[in-house]
Amino acid sequence: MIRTATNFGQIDAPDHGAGEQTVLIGLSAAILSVQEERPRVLVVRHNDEADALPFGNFDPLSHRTLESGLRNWVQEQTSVQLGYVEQLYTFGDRGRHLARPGEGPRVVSVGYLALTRTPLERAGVLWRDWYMFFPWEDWREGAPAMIASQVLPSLRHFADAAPNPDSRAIRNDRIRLCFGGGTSGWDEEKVLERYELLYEAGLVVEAQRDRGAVPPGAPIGPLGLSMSFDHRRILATAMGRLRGKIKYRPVVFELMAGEFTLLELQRTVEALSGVRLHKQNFRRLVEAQGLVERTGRMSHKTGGRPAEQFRFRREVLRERPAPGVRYGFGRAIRPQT
Amino acid sequence: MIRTATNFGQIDAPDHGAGEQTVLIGLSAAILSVQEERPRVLVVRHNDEADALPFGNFDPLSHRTLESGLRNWVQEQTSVQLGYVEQLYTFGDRGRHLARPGEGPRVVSVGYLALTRTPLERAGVLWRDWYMFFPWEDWREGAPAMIASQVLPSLRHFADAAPNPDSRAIRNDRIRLCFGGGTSGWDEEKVLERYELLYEAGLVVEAQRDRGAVPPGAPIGPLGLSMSFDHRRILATAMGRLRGKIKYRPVVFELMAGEFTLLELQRTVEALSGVRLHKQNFRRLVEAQGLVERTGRMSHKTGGRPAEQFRFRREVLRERPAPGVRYGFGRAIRPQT
DNA sequence: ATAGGATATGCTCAATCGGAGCATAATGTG
DNA sequence: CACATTATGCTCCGATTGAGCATATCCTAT
Repeated sequence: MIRTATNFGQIDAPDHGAGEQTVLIGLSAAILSVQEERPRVLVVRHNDEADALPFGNFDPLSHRTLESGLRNWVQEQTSVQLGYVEQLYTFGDRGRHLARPGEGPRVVSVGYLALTRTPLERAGVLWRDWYMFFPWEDWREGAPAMIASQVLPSLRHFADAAPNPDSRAIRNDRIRLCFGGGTSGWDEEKVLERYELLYEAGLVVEAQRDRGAVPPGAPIGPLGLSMSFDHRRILATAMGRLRGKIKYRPVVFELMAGEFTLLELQRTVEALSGVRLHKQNFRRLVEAQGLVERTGRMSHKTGGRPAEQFRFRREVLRERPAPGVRYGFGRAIRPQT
Repeated sequence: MIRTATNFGQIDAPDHGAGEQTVLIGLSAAILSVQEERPRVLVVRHNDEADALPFGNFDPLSHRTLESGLRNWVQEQTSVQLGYVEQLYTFGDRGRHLARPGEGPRVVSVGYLALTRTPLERAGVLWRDWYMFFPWEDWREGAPAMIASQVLPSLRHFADAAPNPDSRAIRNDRIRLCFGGGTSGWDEEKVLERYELLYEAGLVVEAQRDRGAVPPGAPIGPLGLSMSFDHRRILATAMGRLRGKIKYRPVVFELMAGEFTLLELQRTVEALSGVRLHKQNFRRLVEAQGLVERTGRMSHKTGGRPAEQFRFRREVLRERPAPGVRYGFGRAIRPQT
């Protein structure tokens, strides 16, 4: 007997392998960029529909790898040539990949993060400030007021509505862990956890859409702009991953021009992480790590003393195992000096 | 016109969405455990075939999420109830999910990491020391001799065979980054990078199998025991992820009994990470972080002075944002005192 | 019972790192 | 030419980390 890949491994299991119903593999990319201290995500617009990330289905005939399939789709839809690309997560939950309630086949959705400097504009394609989708994630000017005024009250209501005291305690713990308060501060990397909490609490438009409670075409909830399918979830994953990765891989430089001042670099990191950093320490850290080198040229666009321009030192990749902009170590946030 | 999930998002792209050829979604789990200072992985055995991870195909009809599908399969094949489960990565490369050369349909493979303490044994199922598959990853007794005697010579040969000087320099950089030497030391988290390098260099049996160069049933290469499909790659991903995660999430405790001595905990971390740690500092770190609490009971199995037994402090999950066994910070390895 | 072996556990010391802020330098502007 | 503004250098301190010494408490052999 020749076993095929389909049944090998099924030792004494009943045969319900697959194939009874087609599964589509959706590829979506959160393509990120930073312009003028604002982090942007590339979305495709479609009439009155909510924004969506560029996406398409994986085609086993023409795509050699998932990533090459993704690159094809993005290229076709947006004309963007992707540089840095990283796989994020594969979502397969029933009923969370819907454009509108109860519609469409089962889709397993593979999310990607991509970084680019190209600020291209093209019909049907748009760069959006990602904090439009996640207004509670931007702490650069201090804690967003809407957290205290909207998010927390709604979440407390959600906790109070728990079926029993145990579940209620768990919900309260999650709320505290996600949004801080008490001993724990703000962890800027927990973007996905926060979004999922809001989804489960039903505070986000997609949650109602997936339950069939809301007609399509009403993408603007009180808690930020929503997206089609599970795309806001993918974007949340991308943001969290990027915020983490910055610290131990030199990925920020994928978003910078060839030359930049240290303050420009800092502003970019701040835009991504959503927190303010201490200028002198940032500079000390970045220089000490050998991440950059001086070009000798000066920038006079500063308004004060001209700033020296730097470029990324590619050699660090070969020198140190985990080079990244370690902007302090995940403690509380501090105001800028 | 009602757009479906299949064509929405295809703005002006030719219609090659999907469905022309079936894609199977394979779910595989690297189920890890530690017994007697040895890290183990659960494999399913099948006659003369190479070892495989427990796996099965995702069934969109009966599985609500990918993870629930995985749990079903594992339950059926191994009777293990999984505790901690984490998705690793989704692989879709053409030709890397083969049991033997050139066989079977296209499979997109979703790999999972799972942790368990249950040391179950059952027919057709076996716990293996994971260093059998990755002999170069165990640095607890110092650098494995086979790196200098086998791995590096073969890799240098691979670098020398590069088509041009540029490619050769890149290969040499990769070798140095993966296996250390020069300024860079050993980074225990780069398990996947090392495996992929060996795969690309053709030094690992799977590489030859995927090229159709080797008949099935020859799973033992000079560089460790091989596995079916892309399962060794998934295991590599699991090891690397776990080695990283230990440091900022209290996942080790998923592998410990309810009570343990600090040395037992240390030995477990060492088994997973493959490096030796400084005993007094390990103790200081773990206690200072509030990860454990004393039970008051003593263990007399030590051979010397009895050791106090500890248990995991669950409250730490609610207190600190990223609790983990931060066993020093990814610098060089140090011998034990 | 006692010495010696073995492990547990407490503590010190120096080096480094990270957070905060003072001080000075070099521009443009009214 | 004073001043606003940004850049950049440097200090100081407390916390963390790496390394190892010292002591405590058990078991075993004699």
